[in-house]
Amino acid sequence: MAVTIRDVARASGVHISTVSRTFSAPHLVNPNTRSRVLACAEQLGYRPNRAARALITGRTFNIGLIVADIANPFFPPLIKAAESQARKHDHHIFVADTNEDAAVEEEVVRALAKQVDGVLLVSPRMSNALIEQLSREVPLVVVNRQIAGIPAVVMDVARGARIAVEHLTNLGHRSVALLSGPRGSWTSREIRRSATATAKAAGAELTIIGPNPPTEVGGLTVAEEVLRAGATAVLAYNDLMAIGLIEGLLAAGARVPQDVSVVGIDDIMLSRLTRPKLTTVATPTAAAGRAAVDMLLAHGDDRRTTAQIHLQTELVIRDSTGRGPGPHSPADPGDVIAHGGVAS
Amino acid sequence: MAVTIRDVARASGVHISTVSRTFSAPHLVNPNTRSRVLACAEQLGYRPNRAARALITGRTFNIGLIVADIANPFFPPLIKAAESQARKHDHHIFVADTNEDAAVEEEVVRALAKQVDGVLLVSPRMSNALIEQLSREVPLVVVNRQIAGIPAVVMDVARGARIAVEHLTNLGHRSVALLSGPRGSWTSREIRRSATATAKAAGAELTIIGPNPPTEVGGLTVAEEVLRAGATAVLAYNDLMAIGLIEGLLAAGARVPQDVSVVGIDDIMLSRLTRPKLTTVATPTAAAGRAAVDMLLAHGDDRRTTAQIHLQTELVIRDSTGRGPGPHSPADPGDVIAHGGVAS
DNA sequence: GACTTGTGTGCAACCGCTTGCATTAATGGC
DNA sequence: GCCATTAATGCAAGCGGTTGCACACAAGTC
Repeated sequence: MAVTIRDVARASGVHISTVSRTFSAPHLVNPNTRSRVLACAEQLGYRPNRAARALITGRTFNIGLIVADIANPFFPPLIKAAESQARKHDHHIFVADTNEDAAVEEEVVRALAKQVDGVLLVSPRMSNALIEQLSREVPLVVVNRQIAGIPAVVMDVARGARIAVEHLTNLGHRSVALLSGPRGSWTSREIRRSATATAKAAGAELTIIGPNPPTEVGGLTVAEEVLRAGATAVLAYNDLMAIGLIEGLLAAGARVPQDVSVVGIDDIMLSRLTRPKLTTVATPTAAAGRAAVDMLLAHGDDRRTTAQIHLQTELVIRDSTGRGPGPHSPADPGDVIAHGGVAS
Repeated sequence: MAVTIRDVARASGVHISTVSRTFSAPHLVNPNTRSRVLACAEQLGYRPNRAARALITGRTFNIGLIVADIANPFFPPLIKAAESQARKHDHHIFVADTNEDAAVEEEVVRALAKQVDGVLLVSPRMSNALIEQLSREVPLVVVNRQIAGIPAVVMDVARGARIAVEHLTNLGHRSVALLSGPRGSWTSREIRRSATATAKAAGAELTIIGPNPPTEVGGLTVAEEVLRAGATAVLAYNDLMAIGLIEGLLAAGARVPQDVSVVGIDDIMLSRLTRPKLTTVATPTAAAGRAAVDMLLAHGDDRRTTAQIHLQTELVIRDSTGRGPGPHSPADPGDVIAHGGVAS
């Protein structure tokens, strides 16, 4: 029923190998023949079957993209950028959602391995060891995780967390809470490490609350705990939690930012639209998606790059942070960039 | 390098056809042989190559999912549900983003056709004729579009628009604006048709503004026009536009809902979190994703269903709608369901 | 004991395509 | 005009599986 290379060969009076070459090695076929074949192919609506081709060449022109939660607003811009970049290179992309489950991650990578040229693992929850092993079975690029020898795209959240905490301590906050993210998250560990060091350097107290699910509910449910801890400022693992936390704080009668300042991480679209608008550490999600795809595809040529790309983060100051009880440092850190309104 | 059926055959001392049957027709092979083969397969880490299998069986165990814009918050819950449902049936899913471009839709369907068992076309912008034609080339299920003979999952936005407009006229609004959606959107036409009829029946004036891009900016940029038209209430094609519109109205000095009431459609996650919280018509996005996948897979058995599933919508009244200048109808329509706070 | 009836396995063709090699025709060098 | 190149095409094997058919063997049936 579907039109195959044989139909085209018959129609144009050449051998199937000539048709094949017309598409995959056009310079090997006589221009006249080529145009005749192309005309027939066009007329019959022939399209090479990629799966069949892949069987021989080993190149599928597919990419796997594995994320923890498609519905988490952090991921869609990354997925969109990756898909767009992949299609620019004539690749299609499988998307899988693991529901934050490391076991599902492993299963999906293995299930996809044969039908893709490589897999993008975004914010994986697996162990490093397992990632290393999988990376031997299929080309892998990891986003938001740093493992020696594994190609990666990482956003500099350590710096982001540092600047965020400095912003808070400069505002006079002496007791800061950190809402950590899900267990297994490298990003969460980085944030924690950096925030701890920064708070210590500034002589502020840091209370760590978590791990928490990286969702609105995850933030909402710890509002009481934040208040109980006496924190006047909070850095959340991501914007969704920050927004949930703010909801919880408001519900509990606390004002934001007058009583408690809140900083998120990611700068998802939502964060511009809540009230108060969220101060947050912007991560270059779309750029990460593009870069990861590019690495994966470059990969193919000179097998096994081990390069790691670092992307910068920046603090976006909006309305959810304000003065704390302590002395206020006159100058905010220099790397702060403020902007508001609708994204350009 | 990768382990094939031949490796397993060699290791377990049987012919490859026996290994094949062990996986695809286990009842045909002797239990002893079977367990021996399975043991070898397990030990070697063998996984059948789906692409190779598909070459013969014609079943790929893949599904294509084509959406207009992954970053539009309307789609992620649908994608997530579809992916989850697909994986439940051991299928993987290709996701493609068309950027609202009908030409890209066509191209992607064709490109994907050979590597999938079917395609889910969500909110397509193509012409009916083209969809019908594509549907002859690959099993298709359409979401948010009604075409005779094409299996579909549609949300009852006509009813949603009716109830929304009734809600507004009951509140005393006599001049309502409708922000229509992108050209080519069936949903937008349905909303328009229904809103027009409902406004007419209620003796209210309906000004149609658009078509507009279905984004925040799309709503933001027409705020002036809405005010100029003298409308005291607005129904927007989707929540994103409604939210953008509210931003624009506030920026222009109008109060929401005191001066202008705004209703959205979709009930995306965002809509609970903006200020004012958005009154909107909730569409069952996740259910649509699941249903569409189920239809597509059922499809495979008895070729070519032409069933169409209708999903109900409901009005969620929040804070963006209020009294208009006209007489206020005491009772709100009965099918109104109000809820707020965090989704359960 | 010859005859049917299953059961379990092997054989080989084939799915749609690529590719190394052989073949043929055209080209150029001298 | 002959030989060495080069260009264009055909041939056939094979990618990793599936599947109709043939075959061998064991277990009834009478």
